[in-house]
Parts: sequence; C-alpha cells; structure tokens
Amino acid sequence: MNRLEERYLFNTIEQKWQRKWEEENIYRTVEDEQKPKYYVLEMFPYPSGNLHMGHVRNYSIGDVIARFKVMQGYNVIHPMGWDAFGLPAENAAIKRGIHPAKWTWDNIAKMKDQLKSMGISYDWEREVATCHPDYYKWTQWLFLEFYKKGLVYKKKAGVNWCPSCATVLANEQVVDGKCERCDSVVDKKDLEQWFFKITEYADRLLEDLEKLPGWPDKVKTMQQNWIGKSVGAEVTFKTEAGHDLTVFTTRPDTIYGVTYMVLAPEHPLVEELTKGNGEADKVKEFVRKVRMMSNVDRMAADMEKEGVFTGSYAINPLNNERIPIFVANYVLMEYGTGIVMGVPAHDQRDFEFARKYNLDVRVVVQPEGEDLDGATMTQAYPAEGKMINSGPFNGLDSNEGIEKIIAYMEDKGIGKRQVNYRLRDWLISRQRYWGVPIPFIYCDKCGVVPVKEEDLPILLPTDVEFKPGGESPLKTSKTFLNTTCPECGGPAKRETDTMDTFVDSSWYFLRYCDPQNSEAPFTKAKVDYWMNVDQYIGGVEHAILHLMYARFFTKVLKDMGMVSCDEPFQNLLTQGMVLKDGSKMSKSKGNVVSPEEIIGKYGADTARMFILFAAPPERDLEWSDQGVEGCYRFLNRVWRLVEGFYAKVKDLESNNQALSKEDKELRRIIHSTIKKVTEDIEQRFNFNTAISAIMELVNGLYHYKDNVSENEQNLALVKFGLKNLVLLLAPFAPHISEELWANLGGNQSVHLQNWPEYDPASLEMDEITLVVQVNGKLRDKISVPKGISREDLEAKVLAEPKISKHLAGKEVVKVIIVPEKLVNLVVK
RNA sequence: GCCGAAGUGGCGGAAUUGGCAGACGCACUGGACUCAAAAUCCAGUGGAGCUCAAACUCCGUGUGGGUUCGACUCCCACCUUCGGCACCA
Repeated sequence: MNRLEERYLFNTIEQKWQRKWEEENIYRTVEDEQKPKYYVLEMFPYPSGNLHMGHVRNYSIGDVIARFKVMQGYNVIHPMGWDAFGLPAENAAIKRGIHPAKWTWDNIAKMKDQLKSMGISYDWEREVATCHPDYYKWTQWLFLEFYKKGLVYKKKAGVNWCPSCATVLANEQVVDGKCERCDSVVDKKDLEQWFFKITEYADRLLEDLEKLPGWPDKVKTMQQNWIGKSVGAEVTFKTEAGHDLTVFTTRPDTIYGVTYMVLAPEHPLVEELTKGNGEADKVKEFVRKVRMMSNVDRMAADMEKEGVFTGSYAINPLNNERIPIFVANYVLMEYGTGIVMGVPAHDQRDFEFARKYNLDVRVVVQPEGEDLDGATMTQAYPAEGKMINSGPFNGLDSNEGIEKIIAYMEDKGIGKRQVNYRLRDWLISRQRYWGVPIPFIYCDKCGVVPVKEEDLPILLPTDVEFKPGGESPLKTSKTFLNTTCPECGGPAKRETDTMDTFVDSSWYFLRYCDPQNSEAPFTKAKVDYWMNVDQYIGGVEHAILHLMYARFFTKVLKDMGMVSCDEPFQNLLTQGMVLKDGSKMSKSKGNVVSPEEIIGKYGADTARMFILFAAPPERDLEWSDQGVEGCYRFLNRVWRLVEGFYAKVKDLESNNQALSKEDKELRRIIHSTIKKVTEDIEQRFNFNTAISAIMELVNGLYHYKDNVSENEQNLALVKFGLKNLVLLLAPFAPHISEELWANLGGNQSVHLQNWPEYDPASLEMDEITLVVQVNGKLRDKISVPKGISREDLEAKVLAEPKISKHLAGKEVVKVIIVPEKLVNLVVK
C-alpha cells in the first residue's frame, strides 16, 4: 500500500468502504444456533424522499448498538424498510400529477441512497416496503385471519372525519380535536366503518406492561392512561315509564347519595323521555345547541356544565327514591353507557351541576373526624370514609361498602360488577387510495363476504383519478370496483376503503425475520429464533399509537399460534428531538439542517459522532455547527495520531518488559477507556460519555508521545493503544475506523473483530490520591500507597500542615474513612 | 386541574451507590510554528476576595427549609420550562 496522502479524506474513505462492505456482504445475517441472537430495530421511516436529522439520530444510535453487539459475538439482525403507504403520496399525485406508486418508489430509491451514505450496518436483503404487493398480500391475509377470529367487524358509528384529508381517523389520531397530520378541526360523522376489536385485549395490553421493565416509565404510563381501566359496577335504574337507565359507576358505595340522573345529549332515549311532556321543546333546543358545538369547544376543560330537565323521573333501586332525569353537556355518549348517576356530595362535576340547578346534595360517605353537611359544602368529597344515610350499609367503611353493595345488587339482579375502558376499538378503514385494500366484497345476495385466500393479494388498480377533496379514488376504478361474489359467483362490488397505515407497521418487525417468504407472512421457526426485538429505538411520538397497535398484533398472533412471544419489543429507547435554536427543525421555521449537506461537508462519521456526542439519546439535542466542527477536528486528530505512527508500529509485537511510570499510566488509561466505553454503551446507552472517554484516550496518547522516546517498547505500547482506540471508535465512526484498522495491519474488517476487554489489574494504581476533608470541606489531597493501614493513614493526615492548621485548638471527635477515596475529620 | 420529566459555567453537557462539582467538547484568552494567515500543537479558563506571584479564604448545581460527618444526588414546600392526559362517571 502506498501512502501518498496524509490528510483525512473522508469522502474517499467512506465511499470506498461502503462499496467494500456491500461487495463482501458483511452485514448479512442468517439464523445461527451457535450464537446468541440480538435484534436491533429502528422504527422504519415514511419515504418522504428526504432524510432528516431525526432519522440520522435514530439510525446512528441503532448502528452503534448493532455494531457493538456484533463485536461482542452476538448474531445481530439489523434490518431496514419503508412504511410506504400514506397520504403524502396521494397529495403529490393531486398536486403534481405523479402517480403515488411512482412518487413512493422514487423516494425510496432516493432515501436508500442517503441511508447508505451514512454507513449503517443494515442487512439490505431483508428490506421490506409495505406498499409492495409481496408485503401487503400478507397484511390482507392477516386481516382475514383476524376476521376469522372475530376480531374484525363493521359498524356504523360516530367517527372522526378529517375534511382536509377526506378520510376518517382513529381516536388516537385526533389530538386536541384536530387531525394529527394536518391540524384541521375534525368533524363527527356517522359512518359504516371497519374496526379491530382491540378492546378485547385491553386488559392484557395493560397488565403486560409489567413485563416490560426495559421500557421508559413515561411510555408505560401513557399507555396505561390511554387504556384507562376503571373498575366499578353497572346499575340499572328504572324510569317511572319503565325504561331501563343503566349507568356505570366506580363508586357504588355512593348510590344512596344519588339525587338526579343525567343522559348524554346524543343518547337515543332522550327523545322517549321527553315525549309528550312540557319539556320536549326545551330539551330539543338544548341538544341541538350542544351538537352544533365543535369538538374543540366541547372538549375545553373550562366549559360550563349545562343541562336541562327532561320532565321524567327515575327510581333509585336501592332506596326507591324518585329522582329527576336531566340531559347535560358534561356526559359523554362514548364512555360507559352514556348515562351517569348524579352524586353531588362525592363527585366534583356532579357537585357543580347540582349547585347550579339547586339539586339536593346528600352526604353518604363521612370522612373521619368531620361532619359534612350537604347544604353548606363548598366542594365534593371524593375520598373514602364511613357510610351514612345508606340504609343497611350504614357504618361500613366505604371500600367495604363497594363490595357489599355490588354483592347486594347482583343478588337482586339490579346491577353487576363491571370494568370499563377508555380505550376504543381501533377504526382502521380509510377512504383513501394509497393503502392496503380491505379484502371484502359486497354481494346483494350474500352480503359482506371476505375475499378467498387464494385470490390475494387484492391489488391496487392503476386506472384511478386523483382529485382534491374527492371521495376515495378507488371508487373511480372500473376494473377494481366490479367483481364477482366469491360465494355465489354473481356480480358484486369490492370494498373501496383501504387500511390505516398503522396496520402495516404493526407486523413489519416479524416480516424482517422472513422477508422473502411467498407461502406465508413468515415462518414460526424464523420468527421464534429472532423475536423479541431486543432493542427498539424511535421517537416518543409513537408511545401510544404504533407501540400499542404492534403489541396488540403480537398478542393476537400469539393466540393464533403464529408466534411464541407475547410482547414484541423487549427494550425501548425513545430518542429526543433534534432542535435548532431551541425549537424543532421545520421548513416553516426555516431552521432545517440537511444531513446530505453535513455529510457532504464533513462526512458521515463526523455527522454520526456529533449527533451521538452532543447529548444523551433520550434528551432533546441542540444542533450546533461549531459542535460539528469540533467532532470533525477530533476525527482529524485521531487520523493524524494513527497516521504518524502506523509505519513505525505496524510490524511490532507487543512485549511485556518492565514498565515506567508513564507506561503504566498510559496502560491504565487504555484499560479504563475500554471499561468506560463498554459500560456506557452496554448499561446506559450514554454514547456522549463513551465518546468523551475515547477523546481522553486520544489526549492521553498525544501526551505520552510528547513525553517518552520512540524506543521499540514504547512504540509497542502505543500500538496497543492505537488498536484499542480504533476498536472502540468503530461502532461510532465506522469508516475512519475501518481505514485506520487496515493501515495498522488488520486484514479483516474492524467490524468483525472481538470487542476489547480490559484487564482489571492494569487499572490499579500504586499510589492513590485521597481527598481530605475537615467537617466535610475539602482541605487537601494526599497521595498514599495502596493498601495503607487505617492508623498510618490517620497519622499521615494529621501530620499534613494544610490539615493541622484547621485543627488548631480543636478536638477531632470522629474520623470517617471511605477506602481509596476520602478521609473526613470531624472536629469541634 | 391531574400525571410525568427536567432546571448545573458564556454554551452543549459530566459527576453511574450520599464522598474532589464543572469530565469531554464548543467559545474565549495567551504562547509556539508562520513573512503573515489558516490549520496544528501547548497552556489557561465558574464567581468574588487577597496577592508582584504562588498560596490561601469565601461563595456557588432553580428558590426556601430539613436529614447527614458530608447533599447536584435523599426528604418537605415552592418557582419555572417541557411533555402527556384532561368533564372517562
């Protein structure tokens, strides 16, 4: 090899090694029972056509972990693919007349190039794209399997409609009453839609969060809140006219305190209850008013509670009292039964409502040591206490009362134990083109019929029109729409709705295990070998949506016997955002830094180093052009260090002669860097401190170089230091490490080397620096031989002039010694 | 309103189990190299006081209290910022 160029030519180096890695296929993985497996996964991107810094951060983190685990001897699977269906492709079609398929595939090609320029260790043979028929065939197949299991159904429901996207949205996709994607205010519409019965798995989704100690608590709490489990009872009140009014309550112990009932304005019984009495018009007007309000206004926290009397009465099944029935804006049709029993004394909302409309406030749970009076209370008392005014249940502790009253009601057939969830079933149909067609057919004779398995995939047609704001483009395709019924063979029409793209991403991590299978979505053996994902990395914005849907899919597939794991992601790392000038990079703010530009100017290794060095992964990261320069400078510094030595050390073998003080110090730094970097990657994912340790090693090597002569023994130690430096740097800056490794004489890729191990004996120092404190204040630092006795140490400390001057005229009452760390003298 | 996270130099951040606050980097300052600059290398760099200088002393991790020989770290109260949920009966 000739060495004409001493400068760090990142561009040449990076391209050279990327080509070589690809030619030699070094990141290809196959199942291997001899090695422990490790599955590293980064959330796959939507192919927008442009890599942004968030991607760079996500994939840099994943790549460090993947490369590190490979060097540690794991059989690592590290795949990448494309979450390729979705609305932007359709919008591009409308705006620019490009077909969504072409737009998407072009973007994939572009982004794949950008990803490759980062030098990430992906096994590209496992690449999947959710918009490819080979993939969505199996999404359709799974949909039909879910249908067979009774987990898919169609119903008319009040759903969220985004007028701008011209499609329905799942509950989870509505944020503050607005469309998550485009920020338009979402309407309510009554439409026939397809649902997944995710509520059937609510309990398991909740309970199994306990099986995920490797997830951030934040994410688990968010899922917990979203599922929103409440334990209580369902109680049926009868109206005087004989209608059943069933309510859900978490506080059956307060049932003697019910002084009114409330229905949601949308409740179908409202009309019945007002029929023929004098309140009908007033109620109608009220309901109209409430329904006119936008979702956003109705969800505002400070909205005044309002209601009207229906003119009807109900009977409390426990004490047979006659109580008025209201309609009010604070009761939601979507939760529970849409009817609430009003207990003003023990529920703050009911209290506010009762005071406004002069309804009775009756205390039935008395806190200890207090004597609440319904007439004078200024707020509800929602906590526990002793039951009063509750007939046979008087005197019971309210918690006990809950159980007793439920038992009583179950006995009398007026109520039962009931669990309620905030979680709704997952609405998955979308009135859009660029998604997976829902494999169902409408036949006048046979009804709604599933497509036969052998007819999959139902391909997206190409003869469609894209018009702004129109209905589903699929309806414009003649070839698609008309078909024959799989049951009777008669003429029939296809379903034109497509699936929510979150369906696609709910199983892609399984497909990676067996990406080319044409017989099934995957084989169990392969999935069982690779799953679970050992480390999943992505943005916290997916805390609820994607992560819960993927958990749901995994559980269903387990019940179907298709996989063995019941949780897909063992460990989850939620990375922070990349900020510029304190806010998220966005086109509208004009603060976007393009990865392509940075890689072009400094190289991928520098970009990766900076993004890993600037902050620990979970935290938001402030972009700094000067910080990037610093990392570039550091890589140059490494380059010059190794280049300055490699010719001299290349053929040296390390030897073990007597070491000088400087030698021992350098050796100690080398080993402690190995220890620190290993632990920082493995235990904490604190890549920033790992990199700073590597920087210290480089500083240590420069320092050594300046202070010793270049004899063979010293050079051998330098070589040892350089080799370890390059090995430790390899997961972070893979290209420069590969080049330097080759220059140091390595004839196989640095990324296939064993991760270095440190020698604990080399970390030991003969002399230890101890901190000496007087009354907890730092007064001196002393150097003592290792293993000094307590007595000798105390004597030495007391003899130090800096110490003794603080002891003058005082008495030492206590000496605290933390071995090998500190001495603290307590004086009076 | 409820739940959660965070608050440390001029800046990004470090301090892993209650034991040297400010590692590492950026920025800045001085020096070396150079005709000069860039690059590079070396050194300094929390604040205040004192000093020719060194040494030394005091203050200092959002605020106020507490526990402890010792607190960025633990406890209590509060302030600010960010994120999630928000009539969920």
